[in-house]
Amino acid sequence: MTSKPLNAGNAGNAGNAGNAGNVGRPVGGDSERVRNQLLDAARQHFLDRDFKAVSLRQIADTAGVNPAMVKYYFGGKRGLYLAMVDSMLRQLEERLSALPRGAEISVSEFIHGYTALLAANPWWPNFIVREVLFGDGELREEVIGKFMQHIGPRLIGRVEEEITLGNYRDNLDPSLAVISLLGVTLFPFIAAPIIGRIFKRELGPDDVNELAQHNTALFLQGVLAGPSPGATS
Amino acid sequence: MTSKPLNAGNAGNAGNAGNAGNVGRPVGGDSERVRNQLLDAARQHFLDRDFKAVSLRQIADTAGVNPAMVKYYFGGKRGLYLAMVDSMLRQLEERLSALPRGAEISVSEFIHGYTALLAANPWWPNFIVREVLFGDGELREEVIGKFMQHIGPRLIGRVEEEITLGNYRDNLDPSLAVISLLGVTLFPFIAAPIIGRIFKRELGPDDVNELAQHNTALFLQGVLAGPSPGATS
DNA sequence: TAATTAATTAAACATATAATTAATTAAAAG
DNA sequence: CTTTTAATTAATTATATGTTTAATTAATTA
Repeated sequence: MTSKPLNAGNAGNAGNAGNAGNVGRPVGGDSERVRNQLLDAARQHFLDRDFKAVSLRQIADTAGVNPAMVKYYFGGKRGLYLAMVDSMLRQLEERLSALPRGAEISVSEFIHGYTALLAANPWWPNFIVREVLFGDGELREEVIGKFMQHIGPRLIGRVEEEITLGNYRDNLDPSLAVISLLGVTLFPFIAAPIIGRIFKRELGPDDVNELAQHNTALFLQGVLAGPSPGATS
Repeated sequence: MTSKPLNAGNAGNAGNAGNAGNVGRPVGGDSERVRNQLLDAARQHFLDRDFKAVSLRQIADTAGVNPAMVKYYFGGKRGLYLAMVDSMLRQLEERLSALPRGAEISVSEFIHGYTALLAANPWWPNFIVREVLFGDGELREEVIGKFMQHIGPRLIGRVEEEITLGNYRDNLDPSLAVISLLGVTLFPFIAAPIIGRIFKRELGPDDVNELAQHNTALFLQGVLAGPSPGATS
């Protein structure tokens, strides 16, 4: 510990947030509120920018608290991030378990449910794609585990069942079918930022139903004209 | 220009790359080679990590040159990145224009072509997704413009044509159909890192044909069993 | 009421990074 | 052959960031 001063003399305004100057324990102290403000701010920033692209100071600014509170409440930037991820995943799990499921629901209901869920939580595909594709590896594992262990196999089982029942072609590969199903369901939201630009189509909240209907029809009937059974028109 | 020294006295080893010590213009000077080495190294790093997550030192290390060469040849980190993006896009445009096209090719050929292209350049979907979803905005515009102005409308036109010809259902929404087509085609590669984990399926180079065939069949016929015209089995 | 603990800010610290500059050597031009 | 230009490295600069600490004030406890 030689402790030679390197950059002494700067300091000053490094993101004067919220109650600047009010040093010391605040009067109507609600520590839970500060914690949640930090979580909210973290959500806002992390959901559309990379972990490294977001600075503690930015989060603290948005939350209106001092950057040191991140250490105080979450141990550091990483801790805050993990806490945020956790709260997100728990929220999503709630929504997921509220969706209709079981053997009796139709693919249409399934697609409609997930499409509506995605439309209501547009952060989800973005976040998952970012975590899974560009994550450091640790969070990646966690996210994959928490999400896909349940959803993936359940979907595959469902498709296998339909094949056994004779409802789906028996030359259908169940896992590829599920990948396709996820593709048509997720991709519009993954690509949302550019869809409007390219396709002159916004996919706003009103179009969600139309999208779900389209996906259902495509998945079930494909695009071919002719004597396809069960036309929706 | 007060020029007060802040952190004088460190220096030392900050990524001693390649020909360390060899100061001055090298003897068999091939400046084009250095330029390309930098581009290659940039590609390697930027294609699987974020812009901010990659440091100039890392790139210079991989390239085996001094970090200052980045400034010399490309003006800075950003310049190198843009040059790399440009070379990538030009390479991809070549491959794209080499694909079969025109009025006479089938959807099957189309899907097979793009799937093979993606399989041969797995960096493409990753890169595009990252740029488009999480980019700063400037590169985003450029990428969208360069890619999608051509591909998107062309695909939509194709689908409209097929509807007019009576080959596709006339209740089909062309832009949604193209979004779906892109979804089934791109998503497996976007999700490649997790597909093996969840679906016990690797999507290696051998499975590409199978995937393309599956996508073609799904897009055309859907999954339903029964009297579907033109079964592939 | 006195002592301790909780919550908060401002400031300092350490480190990493992109950018720049100065020195240095080879090649090219005159 | 001399001068200028090109290419390269080492060192410096400036800045941004996550973390830590010290001071400060309110709440809690003894």
